[in-house]
Amino acid sequence: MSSVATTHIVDDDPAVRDALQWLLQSRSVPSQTWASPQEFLAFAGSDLCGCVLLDVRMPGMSGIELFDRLRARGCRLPVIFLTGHGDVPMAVQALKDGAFDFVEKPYDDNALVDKVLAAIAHDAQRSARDGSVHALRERLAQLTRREQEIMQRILAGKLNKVIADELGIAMRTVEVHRSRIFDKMQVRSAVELSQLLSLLGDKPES
Amino acid sequence: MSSVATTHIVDDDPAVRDALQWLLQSRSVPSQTWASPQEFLAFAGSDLCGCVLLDVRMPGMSGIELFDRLRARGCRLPVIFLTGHGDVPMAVQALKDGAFDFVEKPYDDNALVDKVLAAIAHDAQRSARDGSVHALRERLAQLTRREQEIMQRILAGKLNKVIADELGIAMRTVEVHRSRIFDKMQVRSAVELSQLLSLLGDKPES
DNA sequence: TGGGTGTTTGCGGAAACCCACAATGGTCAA
DNA sequence: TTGACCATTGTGGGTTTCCGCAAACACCCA
Repeated sequence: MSSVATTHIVDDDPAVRDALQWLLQSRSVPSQTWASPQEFLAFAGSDLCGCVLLDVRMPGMSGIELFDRLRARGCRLPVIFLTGHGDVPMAVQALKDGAFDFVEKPYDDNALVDKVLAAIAHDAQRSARDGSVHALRERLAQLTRREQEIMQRILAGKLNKVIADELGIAMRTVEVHRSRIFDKMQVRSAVELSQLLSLLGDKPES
Repeated sequence: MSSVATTHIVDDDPAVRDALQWLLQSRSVPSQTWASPQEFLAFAGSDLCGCVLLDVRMPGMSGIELFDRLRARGCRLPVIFLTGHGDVPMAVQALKDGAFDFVEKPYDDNALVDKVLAAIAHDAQRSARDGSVHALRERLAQLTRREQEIMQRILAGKLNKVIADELGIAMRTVEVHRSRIFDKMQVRSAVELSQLLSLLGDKPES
Protein backbone atom coordinates (compact mmCIF):
# COMPACT_ATOMS: atom_id res chain seq x y z
CA MET A 1 0.00 0.00 0.00
CA SER A 2 1.51 3.28 -1.08
CA SER A 3 1.25 5.31 2.05
CA VAL A 4 0.36 8.62 0.40
CA ALA A 5 -2.93 9.17 -1.40
CA THR A 6 -1.89 10.07 -4.93
CA THR A 7 -3.93 11.31 -7.85
CA HIS A 8 -2.86 9.48 -10.96
CA ILE A 9 -3.25 11.59 -14.06
CA VAL A 10 -3.47 9.65 -17.30
CA ASP A 11 -3.57 11.74 -20.46
CA ASP A 12 -1.67 11.65 -23.69
CA ASP A 13 -1.56 15.43 -23.97
CA PRO A 14 1.45 16.84 -22.06
CA ALA A 15 -0.22 20.23 -21.75
CA VAL A 16 -3.27 18.72 -20.06
CA ARG A 17 -1.10 16.61 -17.76
CA ASP A 18 0.93 19.60 -16.72
CA ALA A 19 -2.12 21.76 -16.17
CA LEU A 20 -3.74 19.14 -14.00
CA GLN A 21 -0.61 18.45 -12.04
CA TRP A 22 -0.04 22.11 -11.49
CA LEU A 23 -3.62 22.59 -10.35
CA LEU A 24 -3.39 19.78 -7.87
CA GLN A 25 0.02 20.81 -6.67
CA SER A 26 -1.28 24.29 -5.98
CA ARG A 27 -3.81 22.68 -3.64
CA SER A 28 -1.24 20.39 -2.04
CA VAL A 29 -2.69 17.27 -3.60
CA PRO A 30 0.08 14.80 -4.50
CA SER A 31 -0.15 13.60 -8.07
CA GLN A 32 1.69 11.52 -10.59
CA THR A 33 1.34 11.70 -14.36
CA TRP A 34 1.25 8.97 -16.99
CA ALA A 35 1.56 9.62 -20.68
CA SER A 36 -0.35 6.56 -21.82
CA PRO A 37 -2.81 3.98 -20.55
CA GLN A 38 -0.20 1.25 -21.03
CA GLU A 39 2.25 3.09 -18.87
CA PHE A 40 -0.16 3.38 -15.98
CA LEU A 41 -1.44 -0.12 -16.46
CA ALA A 42 2.09 -1.46 -16.14
CA PHE A 43 2.41 0.30 -12.82
CA ALA A 44 -1.02 -0.02 -11.27
CA GLY A 45 -1.88 -2.78 -8.87
CA SER A 46 -4.37 -3.25 -6.11
CA ASP A 47 -2.07 -1.57 -3.64
CA LEU A 48 -2.57 2.05 -4.57
CA CYS A 49 -4.54 4.66 -2.78
CA GLY A 50 -5.89 7.97 -3.96
CA CYS A 51 -7.74 8.29 -7.26
CA VAL A 52 -7.34 8.39 -11.04
CA LEU A 53 -7.99 11.22 -13.47
CA LEU A 54 -8.59 9.62 -16.80
CA ASP A 55 -8.92 11.15 -20.22
CA VAL A 56 -11.57 9.34 -22.23
CA ARG A 57 -9.99 9.75 -25.62
CA MET A 58 -6.45 8.49 -25.88
CA PRO A 59 -4.59 6.79 -28.71
CA GLY A 60 -4.20 3.04 -28.39
CA MET A 61 -6.64 2.51 -25.56
CA SER A 62 -9.68 4.49 -24.54
CA GLY A 63 -10.03 5.64 -20.98
CA ILE A 64 -13.04 3.40 -20.69
CA GLU A 65 -11.03 0.36 -21.67
CA LEU A 66 -8.27 1.28 -19.26
CA PHE A 67 -10.90 1.60 -16.59
CA ASP A 68 -12.20 -1.87 -17.33
CA ARG A 69 -8.71 -3.33 -17.26
CA LEU A 70 -7.93 -1.69 -13.96
CA ARG A 71 -11.05 -3.13 -12.44
CA ALA A 72 -10.30 -6.51 -13.96
CA ARG A 73 -6.98 -6.64 -12.20
CA GLY A 74 -8.45 -5.64 -8.89
CA CYS A 75 -7.56 -1.97 -8.82
CA ARG A 76 -10.42 -0.31 -6.97
CA LEU A 77 -9.20 3.27 -7.22
CA PRO A 78 -12.03 5.74 -7.84
CA VAL A 79 -11.84 7.00 -11.39
CA ILE A 80 -12.82 10.46 -12.58
CA PHE A 81 -13.21 10.63 -16.32
CA LEU A 82 -12.30 13.73 -18.25
CA THR A 83 -13.79 14.24 -21.66
CA GLY A 84 -13.84 16.98 -24.19
CA HIS A 85 -16.68 15.44 -26.14
CA GLY A 86 -19.90 15.68 -24.18
CA ASP A 87 -21.23 12.19 -24.57
CA VAL A 88 -24.19 11.41 -22.36
CA PRO A 89 -24.45 7.67 -23.11
CA MET A 90 -20.79 7.21 -22.36
CA ALA A 91 -21.05 9.12 -19.11
CA VAL A 92 -24.09 7.08 -18.09
CA GLN A 93 -22.38 3.82 -18.90
CA ALA A 94 -19.19 4.80 -17.11
CA LEU A 95 -21.04 5.75 -13.96
CA LYS A 96 -23.10 2.59 -14.07
CA ASP A 97 -19.87 0.65 -14.35
CA GLY A 98 -18.66 2.25 -11.20
CA ALA A 99 -16.77 5.34 -12.29
CA PHE A 100 -16.60 7.92 -9.55
CA ASP A 101 -17.33 10.91 -11.75
CA PHE A 102 -17.45 12.12 -15.30
CA VAL A 103 -16.32 15.67 -16.05
CA GLU A 104 -16.46 17.64 -19.25
CA LYS A 105 -13.62 19.79 -20.46
CA PRO A 106 -13.15 22.59 -20.04
CA TYR A 107 -13.48 21.91 -16.35
CA ASP A 108 -13.83 24.32 -13.50
CA ASP A 109 -10.68 24.21 -11.41
CA ASN A 110 -12.33 24.39 -8.03
CA ALA A 111 -15.04 21.94 -8.92
CA LEU A 112 -12.52 19.44 -10.21
CA VAL A 113 -10.34 19.69 -7.14
CA ASP A 114 -13.40 19.14 -5.01
CA LYS A 115 -14.22 16.02 -6.94
CA VAL A 116 -10.67 14.77 -6.60
CA LEU A 117 -10.73 15.35 -2.87
CA ALA A 118 -14.07 13.59 -2.63
CA ALA A 119 -12.67 10.65 -4.58
CA ILE A 120 -9.64 10.46 -2.32
CA ALA A 121 -11.82 10.53 0.77
CA HIS A 122 -14.04 7.87 -0.74
CA ASP A 123 -11.04 5.68 -1.44
CA ALA A 124 -9.75 6.11 2.08
CA GLN A 125 -13.05 4.81 3.42
CA ARG A 126 -13.14 1.92 1.01
CA SER A 127 -9.56 1.12 1.80
CA ALA A 128 -10.24 0.99 5.51
CA ARG A 129 -13.24 -1.22 4.93
CA ASP A 130 -11.32 -3.51 2.63
CA GLY A 131 -8.54 -3.67 5.18
CA SER A 132 -10.76 -5.02 7.90
CA VAL A 133 -12.41 -7.39 5.47
CA HIS A 134 -9.00 -8.62 4.44
CA ALA A 135 -7.93 -9.19 8.02
CA LEU A 136 -11.12 -11.13 8.51
CA ARG A 137 -10.46 -13.29 5.50
CA GLU A 138 -7.02 -14.04 6.84
CA ARG A 139 -8.40 -15.25 10.11
CA LEU A 140 -10.93 -17.27 8.18
CA ALA A 141 -8.15 -18.85 6.15
CA GLN A 142 -6.51 -20.05 9.34
CA LEU A 143 -9.41 -22.37 9.96
CA THR A 144 -8.93 -25.96 8.90
CA ARG A 145 -11.34 -27.63 6.54
CA ARG A 146 -13.12 -29.32 9.37
CA GLU A 147 -13.36 -26.17 11.39
CA GLN A 148 -14.92 -24.29 8.49
CA GLU A 149 -17.36 -27.10 8.00
CA ILE A 150 -18.39 -26.90 11.61
CA MET A 151 -18.49 -23.11 11.59
CA GLN A 152 -21.05 -23.27 8.79
CA ARG A 153 -23.27 -25.35 10.96
CA ILE A 154 -22.77 -23.17 13.99
CA LEU A 155 -23.86 -20.19 11.92
CA ALA A 156 -26.89 -22.17 10.86
CA GLY A 157 -27.82 -22.15 14.53
CA LYS A 158 -27.39 -25.86 15.01
CA LEU A 159 -26.71 -27.44 18.37
CA ASN A 160 -23.46 -29.24 18.99
CA LYS A 161 -25.35 -32.46 19.28
CA VAL A 162 -26.97 -32.01 15.88
CA ILE A 163 -23.68 -31.11 14.27
CA ALA A 164 -22.09 -34.17 15.79
CA ASP A 165 -24.87 -36.35 14.43
CA GLU A 166 -24.65 -34.85 10.95
CA LEU A 167 -20.91 -35.35 10.76
CA GLY A 168 -20.97 -38.70 12.48
CA ILE A 169 -18.53 -37.63 15.17
CA ALA A 170 -18.67 -37.27 18.93
CA MET A 171 -20.10 -34.17 20.55
CA ARG A 172 -16.85 -33.67 22.34
CA THR A 173 -15.06 -33.29 19.05
CA VAL A 174 -17.48 -30.63 17.94
CA GLU A 175 -16.92 -28.80 21.19
CA VAL A 176 -13.19 -28.83 20.64
CA HIS A 177 -13.53 -27.51 17.12
CA ARG A 178 -16.02 -24.91 18.24
CA SER A 179 -13.64 -23.68 20.87
CA ARG A 180 -10.77 -23.51 18.41
CA ILE A 181 -12.92 -21.63 15.90
CA PHE A 182 -13.83 -18.99 18.45
CA ASP A 183 -10.19 -18.84 19.38
CA LYS A 184 -8.88 -18.32 15.88
CA MET A 185 -11.60 -15.90 14.92
CA GLN A 186 -11.06 -13.98 18.13
CA VAL A 187 -14.65 -14.00 19.24
CA ARG A 188 -16.24 -15.27 22.38
CA SER A 189 -19.66 -16.34 21.21
CA ALA A 190 -21.54 -17.55 18.18
CA VAL A 191 -23.34 -14.22 18.05
CA GLU A 192 -20.08 -12.31 17.68
CA LEU A 193 -18.99 -14.76 15.03
CA SER A 194 -22.18 -14.24 13.11
CA GLN A 195 -21.86 -10.47 13.29
CA LEU A 196 -18.25 -10.64 12.21
CA LEU A 197 -19.08 -12.68 9.14
CA SER A 198 -22.03 -10.52 8.21
CA LEU A 199 -19.42 -7.93 7.23
CA LEU A 200 -18.35 -10.14 4.39
CA GLY A 201 -21.61 -10.70 2.59
CA ASP A 202 -23.12 -7.26 2.41
CA LYS A 203 -21.34 -4.02 1.77
CA PRO A 204 -22.57 -0.53 2.61
CA GLU A 205 -24.13 1.50 -0.17
CA SER A 206 -21.73 3.25 -2.55
CA MET B 1 -49.14 -1.90 -3.38
CA SER B 2 -50.47 -1.68 -6.90
CA SER B 3 -50.30 -5.26 -8.01
CA VAL B 4 -49.20 -4.61 -11.58
CA ALA B 5 -45.81 -3.17 -12.43
CA THR B 6 -46.62 0.02 -14.31
CA THR B 7 -44.40 2.41 -16.20
CA HIS B 8 -45.37 5.96 -15.35
CA ILE B 9 -44.74 8.33 -18.21
CA VAL B 10 -44.43 11.96 -17.22
CA ASP B 11 -44.10 14.42 -20.08
CA ASP B 12 -45.82 17.63 -20.99
CA ASP B 13 -45.78 16.84 -24.69
CA PRO B 14 -48.81 14.74 -25.68
CA ALA B 15 -47.02 13.44 -28.77
CA VAL B 16 -44.14 12.11 -26.70
CA ARG B 17 -46.49 10.58 -24.15
CA ASP B 18 -48.46 8.82 -26.84
CA ALA B 19 -45.37 7.58 -28.61
CA LEU B 20 -43.96 6.14 -25.41
CA GLN B 21 -47.22 4.58 -24.38
CA TRP B 22 -47.68 3.07 -27.79
CA LEU B 23 -44.14 1.71 -27.74
CA LEU B 24 -44.59 0.10 -24.35
CA GLN B 25 -48.03 -1.19 -25.19
CA SER B 26 -46.62 -2.87 -28.28
CA ARG B 27 -44.28 -4.80 -25.97
CA SER B 28 -47.03 -5.58 -23.46
CA VAL B 29 -45.62 -3.29 -20.82
CA PRO B 30 -48.43 -1.63 -18.84
CA SER B 31 -48.06 2.13 -18.66
CA GLN B 32 -49.83 5.19 -17.44
CA THR B 33 -49.31 8.77 -18.62
CA TRP B 34 -49.18 12.04 -16.72
CA ALA B 35 -49.27 15.42 -18.39
CA SER B 36 -47.44 17.28 -15.65
CA PRO B 37 -45.15 16.67 -12.70
CA GLN B 38 -47.82 17.99 -10.36
CA GLU B 39 -50.31 15.50 -11.64
CA PHE B 40 -48.04 12.56 -11.02
CA LEU B 41 -46.88 13.94 -7.70
CA ALA B 42 -50.46 14.14 -6.53
CA PHE B 43 -50.88 10.48 -7.32
CA ALA B 44 -47.57 8.94 -6.40
CA GLY B 45 -46.93 7.38 -3.06
CA SER B 46 -44.61 4.76 -1.70
CA ASP B 47 -46.98 2.02 -2.79
CA LEU B 48 -46.27 1.88 -6.49
CA CYS B 49 -44.29 -0.65 -8.39
CA GLY B 50 -42.75 -0.47 -11.82
CA CYS B 51 -40.74 2.54 -12.95
CA VAL B 52 -40.94 6.15 -14.09
CA LEU B 53 -40.06 7.69 -17.44
CA LEU B 54 -39.36 11.31 -16.77
CA ASP B 55 -38.77 14.15 -19.17
CA VAL B 56 -36.11 16.46 -17.85
CA ARG B 57 -37.48 19.66 -19.24
CA MET B 58 -41.06 20.40 -18.32
CA PRO B 59 -42.82 23.67 -17.55
CA GLY B 60 -43.37 24.41 -13.89
CA MET B 61 -41.14 21.75 -12.47
CA SER B 62 -38.06 20.10 -13.93
CA GLY B 63 -37.83 16.35 -14.05
CA ILE B 64 -34.94 16.57 -11.65
CA GLU B 65 -37.02 18.43 -9.12
CA LEU B 66 -39.86 15.98 -9.48
CA PHE B 67 -37.37 13.21 -8.92
CA ASP B 68 -36.16 14.83 -5.73
CA ARG B 69 -39.70 15.30 -4.49
CA LEU B 70 -40.60 11.72 -5.21
CA ARG B 71 -37.61 10.54 -3.22
CA ALA B 72 -38.42 12.97 -0.44
CA ARG B 73 -41.84 11.44 -0.03
CA GLY B 74 -40.49 7.92 0.00
CA CYS B 75 -41.26 6.88 -3.54
CA ARG B 76 -38.42 4.54 -4.47
CA LEU B 77 -39.47 3.83 -8.04
CA PRO B 78 -36.52 3.63 -10.43
CA VAL B 79 -36.48 6.71 -12.62
CA ILE B 80 -35.31 6.85 -16.22
CA PHE B 81 -34.72 10.38 -17.39
CA LEU B 82 -35.40 11.42 -20.95
CA THR B 83 -33.72 14.48 -22.27
CA GLY B 84 -33.41 16.19 -25.60
CA HIS B 85 -30.53 18.36 -24.52
CA GLY B 86 -27.39 16.32 -24.06
CA ASP B 87 -26.22 17.56 -20.73
CA VAL B 88 -23.42 15.54 -19.20
CA PRO B 89 -23.26 17.28 -15.81
CA MET B 90 -26.98 16.83 -15.37
CA ALA B 91 -26.80 13.17 -16.29
CA VAL B 92 -23.92 12.64 -13.90
CA GLN B 93 -25.70 14.40 -11.08
CA ALA B 94 -28.93 12.53 -11.70
CA LEU B 95 -27.22 9.16 -11.65
CA LYS B 96 -25.28 10.06 -8.53
CA ASP B 97 -28.56 11.00 -6.92
CA GLY B 98 -29.87 7.57 -7.66
CA ALA B 99 -31.57 7.83 -11.02
CA PHE B 100 -31.78 4.49 -12.76
CA ASP B 101 -30.82 5.75 -16.19
CA PHE B 102 -30.49 8.82 -18.31
CA VAL B 103 -31.44 8.61 -21.97
CA GLU B 104 -31.06 11.12 -24.75
CA LYS B 105 -33.76 11.79 -27.29
CA PRO B 106 -34.12 10.64 -29.90
CA TYR B 107 -34.02 7.29 -28.21
CA ASP B 108 -33.71 3.86 -29.72
CA ASP B 109 -36.97 2.00 -29.23
CA ASN B 110 -35.50 -1.37 -28.39
CA ALA B 111 -32.84 0.07 -26.13
CA LEU B 112 -35.38 2.09 -24.21
CA VAL B 113 -37.71 -0.83 -23.73
CA ASP B 114 -34.78 -2.85 -22.46
CA LYS B 115 -33.98 -0.17 -19.95
CA VAL B 116 -37.60 -0.01 -18.84
CA LEU B 117 -37.69 -3.75 -18.37
CA ALA B 118 -34.44 -3.63 -16.44
CA ALA B 119 -35.85 -0.90 -14.23
CA ILE B 120 -39.00 -2.89 -13.58
CA ALA B 121 -36.98 -5.96 -12.68
CA HIS B 122 -34.79 -3.87 -10.44
CA ASP B 123 -37.83 -2.48 -8.70
CA ALA B 124 -39.28 -5.91 -8.20
CA GLN B 125 -36.13 -6.99 -6.43
CA ARG B 126 -35.99 -3.88 -4.29
CA SER B 127 -39.64 -4.27 -3.49
CA ALA B 128 -39.18 -7.82 -2.33
CA ARG B 129 -36.23 -6.80 -0.21
CA ASP B 130 -38.09 -3.86 1.27
CA GLY B 131 -41.00 -6.14 1.97
CA SER B 132 -39.01 -8.49 4.10
CA VAL B 133 -37.29 -5.59 5.81
CA HIS B 134 -40.68 -4.12 6.55
CA ALA B 135 -41.96 -7.36 7.99
CA LEU B 136 -38.87 -7.47 10.13
CA ARG B 137 -39.44 -3.97 11.40
CA GLU B 138 -42.97 -4.90 12.29
CA ARG B 139 -41.84 -7.80 14.38
CA LEU B 140 -39.26 -5.54 15.95
CA ALA B 141 -41.96 -3.03 16.79
CA GLN B 142 -43.86 -5.71 18.68
CA LEU B 143 -41.10 -5.85 21.23
CA THR B 144 -41.65 -3.88 24.39
CA ARG B 145 -39.16 -1.30 25.54
CA ARG B 146 -37.63 -3.69 28.00
CA GLU B 147 -37.38 -6.45 25.48
CA GLN B 148 -35.58 -4.24 23.02
CA GLU B 149 -33.22 -3.16 25.74
CA ILE B 150 -32.41 -6.74 26.51
CA MET B 151 -32.17 -7.69 22.87
CA GLN B 152 -29.47 -5.07 22.42
CA ARG B 153 -27.45 -6.75 25.11
CA ILE B 154 -28.04 -10.22 23.77
CA LEU B 155 -26.72 -9.04 20.41
CA ALA B 156 -23.72 -7.65 22.21
CA GLY B 157 -23.00 -11.24 23.18
CA LYS B 158 -23.61 -10.74 26.87
CA LEU B 159 -24.59 -13.56 29.18
CA ASN B 160 -27.93 -13.50 30.92
CA LYS B 161 -26.17 -13.07 34.19
CA VAL B 162 -24.30 -10.00 32.98
CA ILE B 163 -27.46 -8.49 31.55
CA ALA B 164 -29.24 -9.09 34.81
CA ASP B 165 -26.48 -7.36 36.71
CA GLU B 166 -26.42 -4.39 34.36
CA LEU B 167 -30.15 -3.87 34.61
CA GLY B 168 -30.33 -4.70 38.27
CA ILE B 169 -32.89 -7.44 37.80
CA ALA B 170 -33.00 -11.17 38.41
CA MET B 171 -31.56 -13.60 35.91
CA ARG B 172 -34.89 -15.31 35.67
CA THR B 173 -36.45 -12.11 34.39
CA VAL B 174 -33.84 -11.83 31.68
CA GLU B 175 -34.55 -15.42 30.70
CA VAL B 176 -38.23 -14.69 30.39
CA HIS B 177 -37.62 -11.65 28.23
CA ARG B 178 -35.11 -13.51 26.14
CA SER B 179 -37.59 -16.25 25.51
CA ARG B 180 -40.30 -13.78 24.56
CA ILE B 181 -37.92 -11.95 22.22
CA PHE B 182 -37.07 -15.15 20.37
CA ASP B 183 -40.76 -15.92 20.27
CA LYS B 184 -41.83 -12.60 18.80
CA MET B 185 -38.94 -12.44 16.37
CA GLN B 186 -39.60 -15.99 15.30
CA VAL B 187 -36.08 -17.23 15.81
CA ARG B 188 -34.73 -20.00 17.92
CA SER B 189 -31.28 -18.77 18.80
CA ALA B 190 -29.28 -15.63 19.32
CA VAL B 191 -27.35 -16.44 16.16
CA GLU B 192 -30.49 -16.43 14.06
CA LEU B 193 -31.54 -13.18 15.68
CA SER B 194 -28.23 -11.61 14.86
CA GLN B 195 -28.41 -12.75 11.26
CA LEU B 196 -31.95 -11.48 10.94
CA LEU B 197 -31.04 -8.04 12.17
CA SER B 198 -27.97 -7.84 10.00
CA LEU B 199 -30.40 -7.47 7.10
CA LEU B 200 -31.39 -4.08 8.44
CA GLY B 201 -28.05 -2.38 8.64
CA ASP B 202 -26.44 -3.21 5.33
CA LYS B 203 -28.05 -3.43 1.94
CA PRO B 204 -26.80 -5.28 -1.13
CA GLU B 205 -24.94 -3.25 -3.75
CA SER B 206 -27.09 -1.37 -6.25
C1' DT C 1 -63.43 -2.36 39.67
C1' DG C 2 -62.09 -6.13 36.71
C1' DG C 3 -59.31 -7.55 32.90
C1' DG C 4 -55.32 -7.01 29.88
C1' DT C 5 -50.51 -6.06 29.51
C1' DG C 6 -45.90 -5.54 31.04
C1' DT C 7 -42.29 -6.41 34.43
C1' DT C 8 -40.74 -8.82 37.95
C1' DT C 9 -39.22 -13.03 40.80
C1' DG C 10 -38.55 -17.85 42.72
C1' DC C 11 -38.00 -23.02 42.42
C1' DG C 12 -36.35 -26.93 40.38
C1' DG C 13 -34.84 -29.72 36.80
C1' DA C 14 -33.45 -31.09 31.99
C1' DA C 15 -30.48 -29.95 28.37
C1' DA C 16 -26.69 -27.65 26.40
C1' DC C 17 -22.33 -25.43 26.74
C1' DC C 18 -17.41 -24.91 28.15
C1' DC C 19 -13.18 -26.60 29.65
C1' DA C 20 -8.93 -28.82 31.76
C1' DC C 21 -6.64 -33.08 31.56
C1' DA C 22 -5.46 -37.00 29.02
C1' DA C 23 -4.91 -39.78 25.00
C1' DT C 24 -5.05 -42.18 20.14
C1' DG C 25 -4.21 -42.32 15.26
C1' DG C 26 -3.22 -40.18 10.66
C1' DT C 27 -0.60 -37.24 7.41
C1' DC C 28 3.30 -34.80 5.90
C1' DA C 29 7.66 -32.88 5.72
C1' DA C 30 12.44 -32.37 7.59
C1' DT D 1 12.13 -41.59 11.96
C1' DT D 2 10.62 -37.82 14.46
C1' DG D 3 8.12 -33.77 15.26
C1' DA D 4 4.27 -30.74 13.88
C1' DC D 5 -0.35 -30.48 12.84
C1' DC D 6 -4.94 -32.24 12.54
C1' DA D 7 -9.00 -34.88 13.87
C1' DT D 8 -10.77 -37.54 17.19
C1' DT D 9 -12.66 -39.22 21.83
C1' DG D 10 -13.34 -39.83 26.91
C1' DT D 11 -14.05 -38.23 31.91
C1' DG D 12 -15.66 -35.26 35.10
C1' DG D 13 -17.42 -31.13 36.56
C1' DG D 14 -18.68 -26.23 36.62
C1' DT D 15 -21.57 -22.80 34.06
C1' DT D 16 -25.34 -21.31 31.28
C1' DT D 17 -29.54 -21.85 28.96
C1' DC D 18 -34.28 -23.00 28.71
C1' DC D 19 -38.71 -23.95 30.55
C1' DG D 20 -43.00 -25.13 33.23
C1' DC D 21 -45.37 -23.76 37.25
C1' DA D 22 -46.65 -20.17 40.25
C1' DA D 23 -47.20 -15.53 41.70
C1' DA D 24 -46.68 -10.54 42.82
C1' DC D 25 -47.01 -5.61 41.44
C1' DA D 26 -47.94 -1.61 38.44
C1' DC D 27 -50.50 0.63 34.92
C1' DC D 28 -54.13 1.60 31.87
C1' DC D 29 -58.60 1.07 29.86
C1' DA D 30 -63.40 -0.13 29.80
